[in-house]
Amino acid sequence: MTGSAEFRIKRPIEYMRAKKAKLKIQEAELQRQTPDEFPPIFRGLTIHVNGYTNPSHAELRRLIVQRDGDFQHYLSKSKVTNIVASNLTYSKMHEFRMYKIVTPNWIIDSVTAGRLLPWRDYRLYNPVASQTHLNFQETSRKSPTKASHSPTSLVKPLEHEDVSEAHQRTSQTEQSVSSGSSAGAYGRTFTSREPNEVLTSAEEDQAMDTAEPTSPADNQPSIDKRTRSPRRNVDDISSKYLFRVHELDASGSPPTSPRKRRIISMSHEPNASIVGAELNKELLANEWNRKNSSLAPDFMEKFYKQSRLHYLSTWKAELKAYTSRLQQEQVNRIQRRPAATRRLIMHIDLDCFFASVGIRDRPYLAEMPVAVSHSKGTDTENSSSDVASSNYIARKFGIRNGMNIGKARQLCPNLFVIPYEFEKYKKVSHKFYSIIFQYADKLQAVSVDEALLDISTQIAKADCGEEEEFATRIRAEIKEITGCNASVGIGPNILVARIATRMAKPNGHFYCKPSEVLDFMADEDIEHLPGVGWALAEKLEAKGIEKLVQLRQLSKLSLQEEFGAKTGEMLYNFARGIDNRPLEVDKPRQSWGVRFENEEQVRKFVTDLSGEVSKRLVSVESKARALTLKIRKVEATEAWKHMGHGPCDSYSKSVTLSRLTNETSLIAEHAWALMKQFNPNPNDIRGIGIQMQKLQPVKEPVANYNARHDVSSQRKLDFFAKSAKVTLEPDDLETSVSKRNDLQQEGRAHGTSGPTKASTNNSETASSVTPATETVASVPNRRQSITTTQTFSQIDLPPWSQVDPSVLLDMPEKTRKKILQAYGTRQIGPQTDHRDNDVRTEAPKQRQHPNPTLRPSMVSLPSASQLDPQVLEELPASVRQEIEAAYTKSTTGKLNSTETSAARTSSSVGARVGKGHVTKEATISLTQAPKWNLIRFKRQDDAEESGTGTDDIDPEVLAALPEDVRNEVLAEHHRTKLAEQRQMEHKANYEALKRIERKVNRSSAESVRVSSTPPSLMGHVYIDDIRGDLRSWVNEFPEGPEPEDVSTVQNYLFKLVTYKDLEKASLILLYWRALADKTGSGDWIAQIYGTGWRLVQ
DNA sequence: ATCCTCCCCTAC
DNA sequence: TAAGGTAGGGGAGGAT
Ligand SMILES: Nc1ccn([C@H]2C[C@H](O)[C@@H](COP(=O)(O)OP(=O)(O)OP(=O)(O)O)O2)c(=O)n1
Ligand SMILES: [Mg+2]
Repeated sequence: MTGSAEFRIKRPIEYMRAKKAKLKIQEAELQRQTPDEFPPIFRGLTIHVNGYTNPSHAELRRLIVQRDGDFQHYLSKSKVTNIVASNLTYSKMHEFRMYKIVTPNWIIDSVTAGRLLPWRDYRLYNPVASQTHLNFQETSRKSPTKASHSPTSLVKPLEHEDVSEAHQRTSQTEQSVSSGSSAGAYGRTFTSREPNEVLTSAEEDQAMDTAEPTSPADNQPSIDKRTRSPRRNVDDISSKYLFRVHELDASGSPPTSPRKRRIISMSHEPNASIVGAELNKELLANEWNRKNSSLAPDFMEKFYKQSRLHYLSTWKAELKAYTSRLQQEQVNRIQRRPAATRRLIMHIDLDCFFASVGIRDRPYLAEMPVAVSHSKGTDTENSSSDVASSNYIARKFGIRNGMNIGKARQLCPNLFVIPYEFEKYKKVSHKFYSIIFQYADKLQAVSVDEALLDISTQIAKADCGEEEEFATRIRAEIKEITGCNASVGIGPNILVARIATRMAKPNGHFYCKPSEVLDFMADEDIEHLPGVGWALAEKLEAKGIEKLVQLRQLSKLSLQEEFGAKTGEMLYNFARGIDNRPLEVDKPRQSWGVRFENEEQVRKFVTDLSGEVSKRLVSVESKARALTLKIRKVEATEAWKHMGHGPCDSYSKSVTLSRLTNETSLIAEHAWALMKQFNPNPNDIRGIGIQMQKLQPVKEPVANYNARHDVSSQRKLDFFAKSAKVTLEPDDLETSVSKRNDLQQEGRAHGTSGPTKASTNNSETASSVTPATETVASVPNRRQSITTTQTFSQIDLPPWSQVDPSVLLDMPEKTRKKILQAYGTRQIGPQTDHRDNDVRTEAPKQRQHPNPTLRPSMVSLPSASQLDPQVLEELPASVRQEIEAAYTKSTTGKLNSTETSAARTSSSVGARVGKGHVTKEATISLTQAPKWNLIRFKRQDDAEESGTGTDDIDPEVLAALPEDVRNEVLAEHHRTKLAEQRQMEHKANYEALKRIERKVNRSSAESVRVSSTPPSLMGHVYIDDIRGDLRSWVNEFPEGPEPEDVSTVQNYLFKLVTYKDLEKASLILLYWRALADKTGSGDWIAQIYGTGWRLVQ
């Protein structure tokens, strides 16, 4: 479960070796008092360190620089002679293939030896094909230090693997490494007392006695640094997971490394693979069995239930939704406030939140060093559990949030560890928010215990002490209500406010006047700047910059050159206390993802995962249009032979879905398709992750809290309002149409138009643009839409694409016409123009023509799920209605009210309001699909299970329903429960948009390919794409297909069968049958069906 | 010129 | 025991 999106694999680590090496170096250095005395062994070399390394990145840099080596943070632009890495991803491996890649041991051993050792002896990856052996040899050759680890070596011969130990944080490593002499590396000795036990209510009393801070912070400095450094990088994590697993598998033998196993993944160890593929496989197999059989499902659930980070993330999302909603409701109130004469931002953060809540209910711990963690940390050596939060007393010992509990215990043997109490945190948080809400003009939820408030109008007289009073009042109230201390920072912008809070803690407040900003920030460490983490700080430090004052010396240009345009400017401005970022009050979520492990029945796993993903999407009330599958697997033998690559790597593939979805089946289908593209040997799979992107809220996210939604009426109002104004994206329609006709190339052309527009948007602007009041609820959505629109120069509302067709249907003809006209008037994108006009006017009516295929007759057929929304969209209203009506009947039964639709409704299309990404989103939105999609997809699902069945929901019926109801129905249909009503409005808009958009997309992409090529079928792996292809095919050749095409399709089916993807084959057949039934086009379709059926059989 | 994809980084 | 999740900003470099 790496936090990051990566799946790199790590290798086992050899603690001892690393530790010894480090100690040895330190020793050597001690002897040379002066830097000058370091032998210039690296002179003339330009070295770049990549990724996690055992001696830390910083440490290596020091060693290199001290010995006259040139240390380069960047590979490009410099004449790097050597790259030091413990592990490299496949892509990096490839990228670095022309360099001399060595392990950190090269540096260490050279330093230890006092001379430059031959780099070839320290290659990270052996270029030779038969690596296994070579590696072994290499290992043996390695420095004495290594030899010491012998036991491990058998399994993990590669030196670099050892190094991988580095994956752990340095700090952790140390602990775990030295059982007896902990922290020896730093020269500290820890008294080993009996660690305090975890305090549970029962034990608490006793614990008290023990509690006395031990050695305070002498060592903090060094430790501190290390602790911070961290970045649990991908490597780190993966190594843990992967390895652990491995060890477990090896069962009989004790784990080589002390680490614990966080095994989430099913990975195997890379080393094992190195040693012998067979051994590796065996291990893997065991692993699989264990995991597959039962663990997976349960495991994940439990895992999440105890994952603090998962909670934090979840809560944050909820709070965002919650605060967004509340603020929308308060728009009026805010507007009434006096005009602000200056911008005043307040940052408020509860002190040591988790610890605070725990201590609140355990008063006797008030004066003790306390930490919140799953583990007591008794086993200092092995416990890798994290300290989520520690109180300020504990911090005096050098303990920090996120620190390994084992290390924390070393720092403070008498540390009191209390368990997590997630429910309490949530309650406190809610209280906290309800309080601060009252003092804010605007509020941005930052975290469960942290928020940014715009208090510009809350203080009448500036700089007269009112700011402090204000802070005091709020803090007192929070203390009273929640029992927790809060610290407050106030300043002219977010940056200053945050830093002020830093200074204010614990339990204090600080107001920084605008005039004092420069001085106030001058001495701040660069790493305290929000956005500056380990990596940036390292680079800056390498340039000799540690304080903001120093940062101010650099020109904006040079900063941008080195760190990129945005980052460079950010650094430049932040160094000066300048921060123009607006509070993000209602930014809708843009993506959503889940991560997990899986296995041999990769398929099943993928399916399960898809279900989970789907669930989450639903819960977020969003749908996604893009899917990324990441897998971690053992590198193919061949691959590494050629590449000299390591044993394993991570890969990812993404797909842009033809429409938005949150359906399990669809997700699974795509994920599986991607998986097949990788065609991994099940045994090689170490992990699988599925991430959905390009989300579009179906509607608005609902907060768990007490969210109440508005009235349905609103939506309607909104809708209308929008429609009236709308800009629309007739383009889409047209585009799609055109594409269809073309059928030839397209790929994703329309996306383009969309994006461009989007890029322009600004959330703020958008919001401001939003016209009326009624809209309030929908604000977010509007924004997005607006944004999009703006770009185009349009207006407020929903882009045409957002218009819900069903809504249109609902309206009286007159109204509908009006709206359509409105749309028609505006034009937008280049492509669109003409069409727009057409569309509006005729949109409904003439569309169909372009594509003969599209004709109603044709369309009508297949199950609703099969209907292509795009097609429908393009049809004239009358036709569409007919079609829909036809479906209605069948579907109706299924429709229930509720779930799905709501979700979809959501919102705003793309979401990111302020960024460059917006563009994408916009694009995305264009692409997406609406209810129809859902239905359709759903259908697919259904189809899978029951067959063609299909029509759960009749579009027509839906159309006839009031928006709310309709939405609800859809929602329910889907299963998830999402939504709330107010979103309906949004939903309606969005859905409409999506439908249209997606249609457009689809048509272009799918249709085109159908006829195009044999491989085309193959080119399309996803069931929906294939269906689209088939549909198009049928439509295009009512009289009969080209023999060539027929064979192509058969071929495809055959391959599916061969591939054992009977499921898909069946689905395709079912779809085909449906096409045949409804189309009535000719026998040929039926014939093919028969052939295919036999084949599959 | 922009895109988009694949990362990397940061934050809690 | 232990649960190293997850959203979003951003950059590099290839595709268009
Ligand atoms: N690495 C981390 C950082 C934070 N948290 C959790 C526990 C914290 O209590 C909560 C809030 O994070 P803060 O950064 O605000 O830290 P604290 O509130 O604990 O301390 P303070 O704000 O006083 O610095 O998030 C966590 O689990 N792991
Ligand atoms: Mg806090």
